Amino acid sequence: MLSIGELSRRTAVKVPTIRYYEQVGLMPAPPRTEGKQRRYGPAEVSRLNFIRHARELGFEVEAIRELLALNENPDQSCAEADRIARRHMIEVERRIEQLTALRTELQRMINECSHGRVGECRVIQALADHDQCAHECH
Amino acid sequence: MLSIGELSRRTAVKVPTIRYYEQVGLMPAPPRTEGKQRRYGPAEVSRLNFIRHARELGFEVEAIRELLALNENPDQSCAEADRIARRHMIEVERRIEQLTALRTELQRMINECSHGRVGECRVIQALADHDQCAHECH
DNA sequence: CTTGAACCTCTAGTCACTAGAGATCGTAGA
DNA sequence: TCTACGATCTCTAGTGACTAGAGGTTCAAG
Repeated sequence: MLSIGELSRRTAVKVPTIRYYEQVGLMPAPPRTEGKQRRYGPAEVSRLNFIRHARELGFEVEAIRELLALNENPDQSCAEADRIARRHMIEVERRIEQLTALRTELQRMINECSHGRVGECRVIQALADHDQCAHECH
Repeated sequence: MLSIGELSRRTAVKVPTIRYYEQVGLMPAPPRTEGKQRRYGPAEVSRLNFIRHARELGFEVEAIRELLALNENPDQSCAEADRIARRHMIEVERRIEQLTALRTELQRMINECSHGRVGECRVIQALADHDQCAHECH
């Protein structure tokens, strides 16, 4: 059984954040020792790792709640699982598209940077001039 | 001279957000009319567009402050602007990779669903087990 | 000169944490 | 077994980047 500190080390999620996740229902209330300290098993490590990654990917807590629910009863209702999975799939694809466009633009900015003075810096110009291109770009 | 509402329309930045930017020092305090209403010139339109675009690209306010400062003394080297952009791009690429993995997993779930049997749900594993790689990868 | 949309300031709320205070617990070493 | 001290506990408050609302004032069209 892991203390909250060990769980934190294994998942790279800070201790107060773990308690916060418990408070908002993303993590289950774990069993406690005599002295009220939390003790976790290996399932919680996976669950918390999942939450961390999902957060890094920009999913809201509410969306993560759904994904977790999906994971918990996979053969409960296929139709429901399918619906949630599809909805998130669309969201994920939308996000990949946006990020890919963003990467292209950042790449272009960096490539065109002449490594000279700020006066000619494409990174800054690209940001300032963007509304000219905005209509064609997006 | 533009009112705050007109500035808002021209930059697609909401009025309270413009006031917020003034409060945190991203936008300068503009001159006022007799009756204390803000009036802006064309320079503010550019500046605000710059801010908006940078925010859309995911730069933090602090990073934008740096970029604006760089822009203000254009004789300086643009290495710093380049560094900020590069740092940001690495993060964007990391996100794309993770989202792609998640998409694959969601796709697999949807496929299994459509064949009438919900297999084991591996949504959590798709993201949770990535930390094995995390140490070597990053 | 009136009227009503737009403006003003100020406070408080949102989300997802993060930090700190002050008290208690658990375990390694004497 | 006792003690020291790092880890844990709860609770409140602060953060960033806005967003919403109350209640009052200003500007400009009719």
